[in-house]
Amino acid sequence: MKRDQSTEEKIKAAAKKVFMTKGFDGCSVRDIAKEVGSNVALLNYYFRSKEKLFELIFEGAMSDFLQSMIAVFSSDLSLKEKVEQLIDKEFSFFMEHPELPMFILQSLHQNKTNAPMPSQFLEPIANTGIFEQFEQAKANGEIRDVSIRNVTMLLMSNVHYPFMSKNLTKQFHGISTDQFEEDLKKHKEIVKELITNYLFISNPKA
Amino acid sequence: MKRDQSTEEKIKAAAKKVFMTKGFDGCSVRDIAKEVGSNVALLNYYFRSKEKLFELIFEGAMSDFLQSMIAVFSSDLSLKEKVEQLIDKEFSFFMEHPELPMFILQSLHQNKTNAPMPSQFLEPIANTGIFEQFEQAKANGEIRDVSIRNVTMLLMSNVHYPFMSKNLTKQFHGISTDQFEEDLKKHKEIVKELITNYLFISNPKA
DNA sequence: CCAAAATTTAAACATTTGTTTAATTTTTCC
DNA sequence: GGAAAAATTAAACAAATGTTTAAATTTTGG
Repeated sequence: MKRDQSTEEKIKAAAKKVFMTKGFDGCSVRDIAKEVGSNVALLNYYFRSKEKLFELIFEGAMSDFLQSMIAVFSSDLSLKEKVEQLIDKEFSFFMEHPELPMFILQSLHQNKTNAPMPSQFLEPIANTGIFEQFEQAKANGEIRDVSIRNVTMLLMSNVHYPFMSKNLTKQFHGISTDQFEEDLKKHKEIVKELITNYLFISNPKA
Repeated sequence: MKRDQSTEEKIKAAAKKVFMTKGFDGCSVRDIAKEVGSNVALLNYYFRSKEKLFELIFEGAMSDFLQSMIAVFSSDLSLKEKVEQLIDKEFSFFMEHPELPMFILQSLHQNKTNAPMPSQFLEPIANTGIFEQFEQAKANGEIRDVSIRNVTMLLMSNVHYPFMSKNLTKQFHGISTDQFEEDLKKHKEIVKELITNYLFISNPKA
């Protein structure tokens, strides 16, 4: 019957680490087995195949990826506060999971995941009521007449890209990791100011 | 002696196409040979190895990647005009080479290129005098007191990311390719306004 | 036209790949 | 304690990988 639960978890953790850094095509199941300190048969014993294991890791990553958004959207803050909090939270989240944006985008780019993104991921976001809050603010004249898709693109661009471009940016400017992280902090503040200034109409007296 | 020059070029073109879409690890040399309509021995006859061929393609891509910047920076426009032109030119460039940002960042992310980015790439940019023009504008009080690294991060984020996130974005919003490209156009205009508004100090009468 | 050089091909190579088999060890539960 | 179940291992499998060899074809230049 049941034995040591942690073996399955150890494999998942190792697979996550290896897939995240090297990508699906960039690693072998033996790489993962070595990371576990075991052999390849055990991986397939628990997860049937490399592909199945990858899908599991990918879905977990996608879930993490969206979770920090949902947490912010679910609060009862004003739209402006939500935007500011989102940027803050996403930055500190990706500071701890810097590989995540590249992993997600790369996997989707090469269609490593057959399933179209399950509504399981999107629905929770819709359920926060953020879309309605956004349209309401637009109707109230609090924010610009811009589509939520464009706001999303702005936010994602400025929050995800810096973590994906670490190597390019460091080489481009010839800077250290420390300097890069300093720049990252500054970037966050700029983006916050930039986006709120753009989106929210200055109301000298609403 | 010399024969049909176009064979070597055909291989490079095929390799570029395959590497760009599937990545170094995601394809085999036989994939490339099939794209050429030939066999694997010919690839190594011309390029010695898969790695050597990849490095060649990568360097060409990096060169393309930076070329459109250099063209804009070399002109004798004002800084504001350069920023606006840069955004326009980069967008139309990536519209025709949408795989490029992902290819470059992915390759650098997984260190598929051993060489630290050769100064051959960066020097031409420095030689345009754009850095001096930027510092001059800052000294003149025309623009904010912000590092050029942060401006670069802003520009790159907003120009590169949308092309990298096509699949994520389409799935996220459940939109068609046509709608996505519409959003892209709008994004470009937003980014132009956003960045120039942020960077350039409004001078009612300079 | 013809020998030498360059190009192209098919086949073989040694490894590595993902997966499976079968045997062994460990755990479970009466 | 011991049989059944679960977990783990080593070994083998066929297929795919990057590269090389050697032979065949085509081009070159006198």
